[in-house]
Amino acid sequence: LAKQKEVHGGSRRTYEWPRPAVTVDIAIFTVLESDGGAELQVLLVERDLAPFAGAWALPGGFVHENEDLSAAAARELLEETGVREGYLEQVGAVGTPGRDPRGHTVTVLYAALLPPDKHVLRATGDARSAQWHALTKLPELAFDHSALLEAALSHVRRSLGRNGACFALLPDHFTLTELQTVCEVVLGRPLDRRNFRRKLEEGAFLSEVKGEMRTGRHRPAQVYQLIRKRFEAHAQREGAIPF
Amino acid sequence: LAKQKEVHGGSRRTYEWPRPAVTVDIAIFTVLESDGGAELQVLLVERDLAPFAGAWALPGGFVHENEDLSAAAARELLEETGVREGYLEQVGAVGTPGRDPRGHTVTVLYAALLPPDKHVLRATGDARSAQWHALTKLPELAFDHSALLEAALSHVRRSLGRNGACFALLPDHFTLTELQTVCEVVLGRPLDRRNFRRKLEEGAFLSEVKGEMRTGRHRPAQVYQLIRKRFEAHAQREGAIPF
DNA sequence: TCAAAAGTGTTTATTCTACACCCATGA
DNA sequence: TCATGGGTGTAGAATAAACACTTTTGA
Repeated sequence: LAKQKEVHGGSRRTYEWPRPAVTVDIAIFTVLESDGGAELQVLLVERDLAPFAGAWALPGGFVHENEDLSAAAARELLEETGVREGYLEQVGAVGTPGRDPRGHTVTVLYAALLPPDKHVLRATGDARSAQWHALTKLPELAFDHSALLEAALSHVRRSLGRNGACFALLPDHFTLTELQTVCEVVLGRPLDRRNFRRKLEEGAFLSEVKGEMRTGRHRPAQVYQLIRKRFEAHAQREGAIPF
Repeated sequence: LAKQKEVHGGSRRTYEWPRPAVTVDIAIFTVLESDGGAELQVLLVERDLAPFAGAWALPGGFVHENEDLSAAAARELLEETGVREGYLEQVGAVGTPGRDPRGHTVTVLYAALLPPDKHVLRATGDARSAQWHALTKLPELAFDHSALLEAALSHVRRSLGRNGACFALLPDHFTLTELQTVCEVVLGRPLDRRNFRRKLEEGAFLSEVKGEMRTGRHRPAQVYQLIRKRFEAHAQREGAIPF
Protein backbone atom coordinates (compact mmCIF):
# COMPACT_ATOMS: atom_id res chain seq x y z
CA LEU A 1 0.00 0.00 0.00
CA ALA A 2 1.03 3.55 -0.61
CA LYS A 3 2.96 5.59 1.87
CA GLN A 4 2.99 9.33 1.64
CA LYS A 5 4.26 12.47 3.25
CA GLU A 6 1.74 14.91 4.65
CA VAL A 7 2.19 18.16 2.84
CA HIS A 8 -1.46 19.05 2.55
CA GLY A 9 -3.51 21.89 3.93
CA GLY A 10 -1.99 23.85 6.74
CA SER A 11 -0.33 21.00 8.58
CA ARG A 12 3.32 21.16 9.39
CA ARG A 13 3.57 17.57 10.46
CA THR A 14 4.71 14.62 8.47
CA TYR A 15 2.61 11.47 8.43
CA GLU A 16 2.78 8.15 6.72
CA TRP A 17 -0.03 5.71 6.25
CA PRO A 18 -1.72 3.58 3.64
CA ARG A 19 -4.24 5.26 1.40
CA PRO A 20 -7.86 4.24 1.35
CA ALA A 21 -9.18 3.12 -2.00
CA VAL A 22 -11.55 5.47 -3.81
CA THR A 23 -14.54 4.12 -5.63
CA VAL A 24 -17.63 5.53 -7.25
CA ASP A 25 -21.00 3.85 -6.79
CA ILE A 26 -24.01 4.87 -8.77
CA ALA A 27 -27.71 4.44 -8.19
CA ILE A 28 -29.32 4.55 -11.61
CA PHE A 29 -33.03 5.17 -11.44
CA THR A 30 -35.78 4.97 -13.99
CA VAL A 31 -39.55 4.72 -13.95
CA LEU A 32 -40.95 1.65 -15.68
CA GLU A 33 -44.30 -0.02 -16.05
CA SER A 34 -44.24 -3.01 -13.76
CA ASP A 35 -47.19 -5.28 -13.12
CA GLY A 36 -49.91 -2.76 -13.57
CA GLY A 37 -48.44 0.48 -12.31
CA ALA A 38 -45.44 2.66 -12.96
CA GLU A 39 -42.69 1.96 -10.46
CA LEU A 40 -39.36 3.42 -9.60
CA GLN A 41 -36.59 1.03 -10.50
CA VAL A 42 -32.92 0.90 -9.76
CA LEU A 43 -30.23 -0.86 -11.77
CA LEU A 44 -28.40 -3.56 -9.84
CA VAL A 45 -25.58 -5.86 -10.86
CA GLU A 46 -25.04 -9.35 -9.59
CA ARG A 47 -21.67 -9.93 -7.97
CA ASP A 48 -19.78 -13.01 -8.98
CA LEU A 49 -16.75 -12.56 -6.73
CA ALA A 50 -16.38 -12.67 -2.99
CA PRO A 51 -17.25 -10.93 -0.82
CA PHE A 52 -21.01 -11.01 -1.32
CA ALA A 53 -20.73 -13.28 -4.37
CA GLY A 54 -24.19 -13.79 -5.80
CA ALA A 55 -25.60 -10.76 -4.05
CA TRP A 56 -26.87 -7.69 -5.87
CA ALA A 57 -25.01 -4.42 -5.68
CA LEU A 58 -25.04 -0.92 -7.06
CA PRO A 59 -22.78 -0.57 -10.10
CA GLY A 60 -19.48 0.92 -9.15
CA GLY A 61 -15.75 0.73 -9.47
CA PHE A 62 -12.47 2.35 -8.71
CA VAL A 63 -11.72 5.88 -9.72
CA HIS A 64 -8.96 5.94 -12.32
CA GLU A 65 -5.77 7.91 -12.05
CA ASN A 66 -6.42 11.56 -12.80
CA GLU A 67 -10.06 10.90 -13.46
CA ASP A 68 -12.66 13.30 -12.17
CA LEU A 69 -15.26 11.82 -9.84
CA SER A 70 -18.14 12.77 -12.09
CA ALA A 71 -16.22 11.34 -15.05
CA ALA A 72 -15.84 8.06 -13.19
CA ALA A 73 -19.56 8.05 -12.48
CA ALA A 74 -20.32 8.85 -16.12
CA ARG A 75 -18.03 6.03 -17.17
CA GLU A 76 -19.88 3.59 -14.93
CA LEU A 77 -23.18 4.81 -16.30
CA LEU A 78 -21.94 4.30 -19.85
CA GLU A 79 -20.59 0.84 -19.11
CA GLU A 80 -23.81 -0.32 -17.52
CA THR A 81 -26.39 1.29 -19.73
CA GLY A 82 -24.72 2.48 -22.91
CA VAL A 83 -25.99 5.96 -22.15
CA ARG A 84 -23.34 8.55 -22.85
CA GLU A 85 -25.01 11.56 -21.29
CA GLY A 86 -27.35 11.21 -18.42
CA TYR A 87 -28.58 13.17 -15.48
CA LEU A 88 -25.98 12.70 -12.79
CA GLU A 89 -25.72 14.18 -9.31
CA GLN A 90 -23.36 13.55 -6.47
CA VAL A 91 -25.02 12.40 -3.28
CA GLY A 92 -22.00 12.34 -1.02
CA ALA A 93 -19.02 10.34 0.17
CA VAL A 94 -19.04 7.40 2.56
CA GLY A 95 -15.96 5.89 4.11
CA THR A 96 -17.07 4.03 7.22
CA PRO A 97 -14.34 1.63 8.27
CA GLY A 98 -15.40 -1.95 7.66
CA ARG A 99 -17.94 -1.10 4.98
CA ASP A 100 -15.81 -3.14 2.59
CA PRO A 101 -14.29 -6.21 4.26
CA ARG A 102 -11.34 -6.12 1.86
CA GLY A 103 -10.03 -2.87 3.25
CA HIS A 104 -10.58 0.79 3.83
CA THR A 105 -12.60 2.11 0.93
CA VAL A 106 -14.10 5.54 0.43
CA THR A 107 -16.91 5.61 -2.06
CA VAL A 108 -18.45 8.63 -3.70
CA LEU A 109 -22.11 8.00 -4.36
CA TYR A 110 -23.89 9.34 -7.42
CA ALA A 111 -27.50 9.22 -8.46
CA ALA A 112 -28.43 8.98 -12.13
CA LEU A 113 -31.82 9.33 -13.80
CA LEU A 114 -32.70 7.74 -17.12
CA PRO A 115 -35.68 8.08 -19.42
CA PRO A 116 -37.40 4.79 -20.21
CA ASP A 117 -36.55 4.94 -23.91
CA LYS A 118 -32.87 4.54 -23.22
CA HIS A 119 -33.23 1.08 -21.78
CA VAL A 120 -32.71 -0.74 -25.04
CA LEU A 121 -29.11 0.36 -24.93
CA ARG A 122 -28.54 -1.47 -21.72
CA ALA A 123 -26.88 -4.54 -23.25
CA THR A 124 -24.33 -2.31 -24.98
CA GLY A 125 -22.12 -2.41 -21.91
CA ASP A 126 -19.94 -5.30 -21.04
CA ALA A 127 -22.75 -7.80 -20.75
CA ARG A 128 -22.87 -8.04 -16.99
CA SER A 129 -25.93 -9.35 -15.31
CA ALA A 130 -27.44 -5.94 -14.74
CA GLN A 131 -31.15 -5.78 -14.00
CA TRP A 132 -33.80 -3.29 -13.08
CA HIS A 133 -35.35 -3.85 -9.69
CA ALA A 134 -38.46 -2.15 -8.39
CA LEU A 135 -37.69 -0.35 -5.16
CA THR A 136 -40.61 -2.13 -3.56
CA LYS A 137 -39.12 -5.54 -4.29
CA LEU A 138 -35.45 -5.23 -3.56
CA PRO A 139 -33.19 -8.19 -2.96
CA GLU A 140 -30.58 -8.16 -0.22
CA LEU A 141 -27.78 -5.83 -1.21
CA ALA A 142 -24.05 -6.30 -0.81
CA PHE A 143 -21.85 -4.11 1.41
CA ASP A 144 -23.64 -1.04 2.74
CA HIS A 145 -25.41 -0.54 -0.56
CA SER A 146 -28.79 -0.70 1.04
CA ALA A 147 -27.97 2.46 3.00
CA LEU A 148 -26.38 4.05 -0.06
CA LEU A 149 -29.50 3.39 -2.07
CA GLU A 150 -31.64 4.91 0.64
CA ALA A 151 -29.48 8.02 0.63
CA ALA A 152 -29.56 8.26 -3.15
CA LEU A 153 -33.31 7.93 -3.16
CA SER A 154 -33.93 10.70 -0.68
CA HIS A 155 -31.46 12.85 -2.57
CA VAL A 156 -33.44 12.31 -5.77
CA ARG A 157 -36.69 13.07 -4.00
CA ARG A 158 -35.32 16.36 -2.76
CA SER A 159 -33.98 17.34 -6.16
CA LEU A 160 -36.98 16.35 -8.28
CA GLY A 161 -37.97 19.92 -8.96
CA ARG A 162 -34.41 21.20 -9.20
CA ASN A 163 -32.16 20.98 -12.22
CA GLY A 164 -34.96 19.44 -14.24
CA ALA A 165 -34.44 16.10 -12.54
CA CYS A 166 -38.00 15.01 -13.28
CA PHE A 167 -37.49 15.62 -17.00
CA ALA A 168 -34.47 13.33 -16.98
CA LEU A 169 -36.86 10.46 -16.31
CA LEU A 170 -38.82 11.12 -19.50
CA PRO A 171 -38.11 11.19 -23.24
CA ASP A 172 -37.76 14.55 -24.96
CA HIS A 173 -41.45 14.54 -25.80
CA PHE A 174 -43.93 13.77 -23.07
CA THR A 175 -47.45 14.44 -21.91
CA LEU A 176 -48.28 16.24 -18.69
CA THR A 177 -49.80 13.08 -17.30
CA GLU A 178 -46.56 11.22 -17.90
CA LEU A 179 -44.66 13.96 -16.14
CA GLN A 180 -47.03 13.86 -13.20
CA THR A 181 -46.88 10.08 -12.96
CA VAL A 182 -43.10 10.18 -12.85
CA CYS A 183 -43.18 12.72 -10.05
CA GLU A 184 -45.75 10.77 -8.10
CA VAL A 185 -43.76 7.60 -8.41
CA VAL A 186 -40.56 9.22 -7.23
CA LEU A 187 -42.19 11.10 -4.37
CA GLY A 188 -44.34 8.14 -3.44
CA ARG A 189 -47.49 10.21 -3.04
CA PRO A 190 -50.28 11.41 -5.33
CA LEU A 191 -50.35 14.95 -6.67
CA ASP A 192 -53.35 17.06 -7.59
CA ARG A 193 -53.58 17.21 -11.34
CA ARG A 194 -54.74 20.82 -11.64
CA ASN A 195 -52.32 22.21 -9.12
CA PHE A 196 -49.53 20.30 -10.79
CA ARG A 197 -50.39 21.75 -14.19
CA ARG A 198 -50.82 25.24 -12.83
CA LYS A 199 -47.30 25.24 -11.50
CA LEU A 200 -45.95 24.15 -14.84
CA GLU A 201 -47.92 26.83 -16.67
CA GLU A 202 -46.65 29.51 -14.34
CA GLY A 203 -43.09 28.45 -14.97
CA ALA A 204 -43.60 28.75 -18.74
CA PHE A 205 -40.70 26.47 -19.56
CA LEU A 206 -42.67 23.88 -21.54
CA SER A 207 -43.63 24.24 -25.16
CA GLU A 208 -46.38 22.35 -26.89
CA VAL A 209 -45.14 20.01 -29.56
CA LYS A 210 -47.37 20.93 -32.46
CA GLY A 211 -49.54 18.38 -34.20
CA GLU A 212 -48.19 15.48 -32.23
CA MET A 213 -50.55 13.59 -30.03
CA ARG A 214 -50.53 10.16 -28.58
CA THR A 215 -53.35 7.86 -27.97
CA GLY A 216 -55.12 5.11 -26.12
CA ARG A 217 -58.80 4.60 -26.65
CA HIS A 218 -59.58 7.98 -25.24
CA ARG A 219 -58.92 11.62 -25.83
CA PRO A 220 -55.35 12.20 -27.00
CA ALA A 221 -52.98 14.24 -24.87
CA GLN A 222 -50.99 17.27 -25.79
CA VAL A 223 -47.28 16.57 -26.09
CA TYR A 224 -44.74 18.93 -24.60
CA GLN A 225 -41.04 19.42 -24.51
CA LEU A 226 -38.81 21.20 -22.07
CA ILE A 227 -37.27 24.53 -23.05
CA ARG A 228 -34.06 24.14 -21.12
CA LYS A 229 -33.08 27.82 -21.21
CA ARG A 230 -36.41 28.94 -19.86
CA PHE A 231 -36.31 26.25 -17.22
CA GLU A 232 -32.92 27.38 -16.01
CA ALA A 233 -34.11 30.98 -15.87
CA HIS A 234 -37.14 29.85 -13.89
CA ALA A 235 -35.04 27.74 -11.53
CA GLN A 236 -32.74 30.69 -10.94
CA ARG A 237 -35.69 32.91 -10.01
CA GLU A 238 -37.80 30.48 -8.06
CA GLY A 239 -35.33 27.86 -6.87
CA ALA A 240 -37.31 24.85 -8.00
CA ILE A 241 -40.73 23.58 -9.00
CA PRO A 242 -42.55 23.19 -5.68
CA PHE A 243 -44.04 19.72 -6.09
CA LEU B 1 1.95 4.60 -5.37
CA ALA B 2 -0.43 1.79 -4.57
CA LYS B 3 -1.50 -0.77 -7.09
CA GLN B 4 -4.62 -2.81 -6.62
CA LYS B 5 -6.80 -5.45 -8.15
CA GLU B 6 -10.34 -4.52 -9.08
CA VAL B 7 -12.66 -6.72 -7.14
CA HIS B 8 -15.28 -4.11 -6.34
CA GLY B 9 -18.91 -3.77 -7.23
CA GLY B 10 -20.15 -5.88 -10.06
CA SER B 11 -17.12 -5.70 -12.29
CA ARG B 12 -15.53 -8.85 -13.57
CA ARG B 13 -12.45 -7.12 -14.90
CA THR B 14 -9.13 -6.72 -13.25
CA TYR B 15 -7.53 -3.31 -13.18
CA GLU B 16 -4.39 -1.84 -11.75
CA TRP B 17 -3.70 1.80 -11.15
CA PRO B 18 -2.39 4.16 -8.55
CA ARG B 19 -4.82 5.27 -5.90
CA PRO B 20 -5.78 8.89 -5.49
CA ALA B 21 -5.05 10.35 -2.08
CA VAL B 22 -8.04 11.04 0.16
CA THR B 23 -8.16 14.18 2.25
CA VAL B 24 -10.72 15.98 4.33
CA ASP B 25 -11.05 19.75 4.16
CA ILE B 26 -13.17 21.67 6.58
CA ALA B 27 -14.73 25.09 6.42
CA ILE B 28 -15.19 26.18 10.03
CA PHE B 29 -17.61 29.07 10.37
CA THR B 30 -18.49 31.35 13.21
CA VAL B 31 -20.17 34.71 13.61
CA LEU B 32 -18.01 37.37 15.27
CA GLU B 33 -18.21 41.05 15.93
CA SER B 34 -15.91 42.69 13.44
CA ASP B 35 -15.50 46.43 13.02
CA GLY B 36 -18.98 47.43 14.01
CA GLY B 37 -21.17 44.61 12.80
CA ALA B 38 -21.45 40.88 13.23
CA GLU B 39 -19.81 39.05 10.38
CA LEU B 40 -19.52 35.51 9.19
CA GLN B 41 -15.95 34.31 9.58
CA VAL B 42 -14.10 31.26 8.38
CA LEU B 43 -11.02 29.72 9.91
CA LEU B 44 -8.01 29.66 7.57
CA VAL B 45 -4.51 28.36 8.08
CA GLU B 46 -1.40 29.77 6.49
CA ARG B 47 0.61 27.30 4.43
CA ASP B 48 4.31 27.19 4.97
CA LEU B 49 5.16 24.53 2.41
CA ALA B 50 4.98 24.52 -1.36
CA PRO B 51 2.75 24.52 -3.28
CA PHE B 52 1.01 27.77 -2.34
CA ALA B 53 3.48 28.47 0.48
CA GLY B 54 2.36 31.59 2.31
CA ALA B 55 -1.16 31.35 0.98
CA TRP B 56 -4.20 30.75 3.15
CA ALA B 57 -6.10 27.50 2.97
CA LEU B 58 -8.94 25.63 4.60
CA PRO B 59 -7.73 23.32 7.35
CA GLY B 60 -7.47 19.79 6.14
CA GLY B 61 -5.41 16.67 5.96
CA PHE B 62 -5.23 13.09 4.90
CA VAL B 63 -7.76 10.55 6.07
CA HIS B 64 -6.10 7.98 8.29
CA GLU B 65 -6.23 4.26 7.77
CA ASN B 66 -9.59 2.89 8.85
CA GLU B 67 -10.75 6.31 9.92
CA ASP B 68 -14.27 7.39 9.13
CA LEU B 69 -14.61 10.53 7.04
CA SER B 70 -16.58 12.36 9.69
CA ALA B 71 -14.03 11.24 12.28
CA ALA B 72 -11.26 12.72 10.16
CA ALA B 73 -13.21 15.96 9.93
CA ALA B 74 -13.83 15.94 13.68
CA ARG B 75 -10.12 15.35 14.23
CA GLU B 76 -9.24 18.34 12.07
CA LEU B 77 -11.75 20.45 13.93
CA LEU B 78 -10.26 19.40 17.25
CA GLU B 79 -6.72 20.07 16.09
CA GLU B 80 -7.52 23.53 14.83
CA THR B 81 -9.93 24.75 17.45
CA GLY B 82 -9.70 22.49 20.49
CA VAL B 83 -13.41 21.85 20.13
CA ARG B 84 -14.23 18.21 20.68
CA GLU B 85 -17.85 18.24 19.58
CA GLY B 86 -19.06 20.62 17.00
CA TYR B 87 -21.74 20.87 14.39
CA LEU B 88 -20.37 19.07 11.35
CA GLU B 89 -21.94 18.33 8.00
CA GLN B 90 -20.57 16.83 4.84
CA VAL B 91 -20.80 19.07 1.81
CA GLY B 92 -19.50 16.68 -0.81
CA ALA B 93 -16.46 15.24 -2.51
CA VAL B 94 -14.25 16.92 -5.08
CA GLY B 95 -11.59 15.17 -7.10
CA THR B 96 -10.95 17.28 -10.17
CA PRO B 97 -7.64 16.24 -11.72
CA GLY B 98 -5.06 18.94 -11.25
CA ARG B 99 -6.71 20.49 -8.21
CA ASP B 100 -3.59 19.55 -6.26
CA PRO B 101 -0.41 19.93 -8.33
CA ARG B 102 1.27 17.19 -6.31
CA GLY B 103 -1.01 14.51 -7.60
CA HIS B 104 -4.51 13.14 -7.85
CA THR B 105 -6.29 14.00 -4.63
CA VAL B 106 -9.92 13.49 -3.71
CA THR B 107 -11.09 15.69 -0.88
CA VAL B 108 -14.23 15.35 1.14
CA LEU B 109 -15.44 18.75 2.19
CA TYR B 110 -17.10 19.37 5.55
CA ALA B 111 -18.69 22.46 7.01
CA ALA B 112 -18.48 23.12 10.74
CA LEU B 113 -20.26 25.73 12.83
CA LEU B 114 -18.92 27.05 16.11
CA PRO B 115 -20.41 29.28 18.79
CA PRO B 116 -18.34 32.38 19.55
CA ASP B 117 -17.58 31.31 23.12
CA LYS B 118 -15.49 28.39 21.93
CA HIS B 119 -12.90 30.56 20.30
CA VAL B 120 -10.64 30.81 23.32
CA LEU B 121 -9.78 27.20 22.85
CA ARG B 122 -8.31 27.86 19.48
CA ALA B 123 -4.66 27.88 20.58
CA THR B 124 -5.11 24.43 22.10
CA GLY B 125 -4.30 22.80 18.77
CA ASP B 126 -0.84 22.48 17.42
CA ALA B 127 -0.15 26.19 17.36
CA ARG B 128 -0.49 26.69 13.64
CA SER B 129 -1.13 30.13 12.28
CA ALA B 130 -4.87 29.71 12.15
CA GLN B 131 -6.96 32.86 11.88
CA TRP B 132 -10.53 33.94 11.47
CA HIS B 133 -11.26 35.79 8.25
CA ALA B 134 -14.43 37.67 7.49
CA LEU B 135 -15.99 36.32 4.32
CA THR B 136 -16.12 39.83 2.98
CA LYS B 137 -12.37 40.24 3.28
CA LEU B 138 -10.89 36.99 2.11
CA PRO B 139 -7.30 36.62 1.03
CA GLU B 140 -6.36 34.56 -2.00
CA LEU B 141 -6.84 30.91 -1.21
CA ALA B 142 -4.61 27.96 -2.09
CA PHE B 143 -5.66 25.14 -4.41
CA ASP B 144 -9.35 25.20 -5.28
CA HIS B 145 -10.25 26.22 -1.77
CA SER B 146 -12.01 29.31 -2.94
CA ALA B 147 -14.54 27.13 -4.74
CA LEU B 148 -14.74 24.75 -1.80
CA LEU B 149 -15.49 27.61 0.53
CA GLU B 150 -18.19 28.86 -1.79
CA ALA B 151 -19.78 25.41 -1.82
CA ALA B 152 -19.57 25.09 1.95
CA LEU B 153 -21.16 28.48 2.41
CA SER B 154 -24.15 27.77 0.23
CA HIS B 155 -24.52 24.43 1.95
CA VAL B 156 -24.64 26.17 5.32
CA ARG B 157 -27.16 28.69 4.03
CA ARG B 158 -29.45 25.93 2.88
CA SER B 159 -29.19 24.05 6.16
CA LEU B 160 -29.57 26.98 8.56
CA GLY B 161 -33.06 25.97 9.61
CA ARG B 162 -32.34 22.23 9.51
CA ASN B 163 -30.65 20.22 12.21
CA GLY B 164 -30.45 23.26 14.44
CA ALA B 165 -27.56 24.63 12.43
CA CYS B 166 -28.29 28.19 13.53
CA PHE B 167 -28.09 27.18 17.19
CA ALA B 168 -24.62 25.75 16.62
CA LEU B 169 -23.44 29.31 16.02
CA LEU B 170 -24.56 30.42 19.48
CA PRO B 171 -23.77 29.54 23.09
CA ASP B 172 -26.26 27.41 25.03
CA HIS B 173 -27.97 30.54 26.31
CA PHE B 174 -28.88 33.25 23.87
CA THR B 175 -31.36 36.00 23.21
CA LEU B 176 -33.74 36.03 20.28
CA THR B 177 -31.97 39.03 18.85
CA GLU B 178 -28.70 37.14 18.88
CA LEU B 179 -30.34 34.25 17.12
CA GLN B 180 -31.82 36.53 14.51
CA THR B 181 -28.53 38.32 13.95
CA VAL B 182 -26.74 35.05 13.38
CA CYS B 183 -29.34 34.01 10.82
CA GLU B 184 -29.18 37.35 9.06
CA VAL B 185 -25.43 37.24 8.87
CA VAL B 186 -25.37 33.76 7.41
CA LEU B 187 -28.19 34.40 4.96
CA GLY B 188 -26.85 37.81 4.07
CA ARG B 189 -30.25 39.49 4.26
CA PRO B 190 -32.36 41.11 6.95
CA LEU B 191 -35.27 39.27 8.54
CA ASP B 192 -38.45 40.69 9.98
CA ARG B 193 -38.24 40.57 13.76
CA ARG B 194 -41.85 39.72 14.48
CA ASN B 195 -42.19 37.10 11.81
CA PHE B 196 -38.93 35.58 12.96
CA ARG B 197 -40.13 35.35 16.53
CA ARG B 198 -43.51 34.02 15.55
CA LYS B 199 -41.93 31.09 13.75
CA LEU B 200 -39.87 30.28 16.80
CA GLU B 201 -42.90 30.47 19.08
CA GLU B 202 -44.88 28.18 16.83
CA GLY B 203 -42.11 25.63 16.90
CA ALA B 204 -42.12 25.67 20.72
CA PHE B 205 -38.63 24.26 20.99
CA LEU B 206 -37.14 27.14 22.99
CA SER B 207 -37.43 27.53 26.71
CA GLU B 208 -36.94 30.74 28.62
CA VAL B 209 -33.97 30.67 30.92
CA LYS B 210 -35.50 31.94 34.14
CA GLY B 211 -34.14 34.98 35.89
CA GLU B 212 -31.22 35.39 33.56
CA MET B 213 -31.03 38.52 31.51
CA ARG B 214 -28.26 40.33 29.78
CA THR B 215 -27.76 43.94 29.36
CA GLY B 216 -26.44 47.00 27.57
CA ARG B 217 -27.70 50.41 28.45
CA HIS B 218 -31.18 49.52 27.37
CA ARG B 219 -33.95 47.11 28.20
CA PRO B 220 -32.61 43.64 28.98
CA ALA B 221 -33.52 40.69 26.80
CA GLN B 222 -35.02 37.38 27.75
CA VAL B 223 -32.54 34.51 27.49
CA TYR B 224 -33.51 31.24 25.90
CA GLN B 225 -32.11 27.81 25.36
CA LEU B 226 -32.86 25.15 22.81
CA ILE B 227 -34.79 22.08 23.85
CA ARG B 228 -33.14 19.66 21.51
CA LYS B 229 -35.79 16.94 21.75
CA ARG B 230 -38.57 19.32 20.93
CA PHE B 231 -36.58 20.77 18.08
CA GLU B 232 -36.02 17.38 16.55
CA ALA B 233 -39.69 16.56 16.85
CA HIS B 234 -40.51 19.87 15.17
CA ALA B 235 -37.95 19.29 12.42
CA GLN B 236 -39.43 15.87 11.78
CA ARG B 237 -42.92 17.33 11.41
CA GLU B 238 -42.13 20.51 9.54
CA GLY B 239 -38.80 19.80 7.87
CA ALA B 240 -37.08 22.97 8.97
CA ILE B 241 -37.58 26.46 10.30
CA PRO B 242 -38.60 28.48 7.24
CA PHE B 243 -36.35 31.51 7.58
C1' DT C 1 -35.04 62.69 29.62
C1' DC C 2 -33.08 60.50 26.08
C1' DA C 3 -30.94 56.98 23.37
C1' DA C 4 -31.05 52.20 22.28
C1' DA C 5 -32.60 47.84 21.87
C1' DA C 6 -36.69 44.71 23.52
C1' DG C 7 -41.03 43.38 22.93
C1' DT C 8 -45.77 42.85 20.87
C1' DG C 9 -50.72 42.34 16.89
C1' DT C 10 -53.00 43.11 12.95
C1' DT C 11 -53.83 43.55 8.13
C1' DT C 12 -52.95 42.24 3.43
C1' DA C 13 -51.17 39.57 -0.20
C1' DT C 14 -49.76 35.31 -1.75
C1' DT C 15 -49.67 30.52 -2.08
C1' DC C 16 -51.57 26.02 -1.35
C1' DT C 17 -55.27 22.84 -1.23
C1' DA C 18 -59.32 20.61 -2.19
C1' DC C 19 -62.83 19.67 -5.16
C1' DA C 20 -66.41 18.47 -9.78
C1' DC C 21 -67.55 18.78 -14.24
C1' DC C 22 -67.20 18.63 -19.47
C1' DC C 23 -64.29 16.90 -23.58
C1' DA C 24 -62.45 13.96 -27.18
C1' DT C 25 -61.55 9.54 -28.63
C1' DG C 26 -61.68 4.33 -29.88
C1' DA C 27 -63.87 0.26 -29.15
C1' DT D 1 -72.97 4.94 -26.37
C1' DC D 2 -69.88 4.26 -23.16
C1' DA D 3 -65.67 3.70 -20.85
C1' DT D 4 -61.33 5.99 -20.42
C1' DG D 5 -58.19 9.30 -19.50
C1' DG D 6 -57.55 14.58 -20.94
C1' DG D 7 -58.49 18.99 -19.82
C1' DT D 8 -60.18 23.21 -17.11
C1' DG D 9 -61.72 27.06 -12.78
C1' DT D 10 -62.90 28.52 -8.36
C1' DA D 11 -63.52 29.13 -3.41
C1' DG D 12 -61.59 28.56 1.30
C1' DA D 13 -57.57 27.78 4.17
C1' DA D 14 -53.11 28.43 5.41
C1' DT D 15 -48.96 30.75 5.15
C1' DA D 16 -45.97 34.61 4.41
C1' DA D 17 -45.06 39.49 4.28
C1' DA D 18 -45.39 44.14 5.61
C1' DC D 19 -45.81 47.46 8.94
C1' DA D 20 -45.65 51.10 14.02
C1' DC D 21 -45.90 51.79 18.48
C1' DT D 22 -44.94 50.96 23.60
C1' DT D 23 -41.54 49.25 27.15
C1' DT D 24 -37.45 49.00 29.91
C1' DT D 25 -33.13 50.16 31.07
C1' DG D 26 -28.44 52.89 31.83
C1' DA D 27 -26.22 56.92 31.10
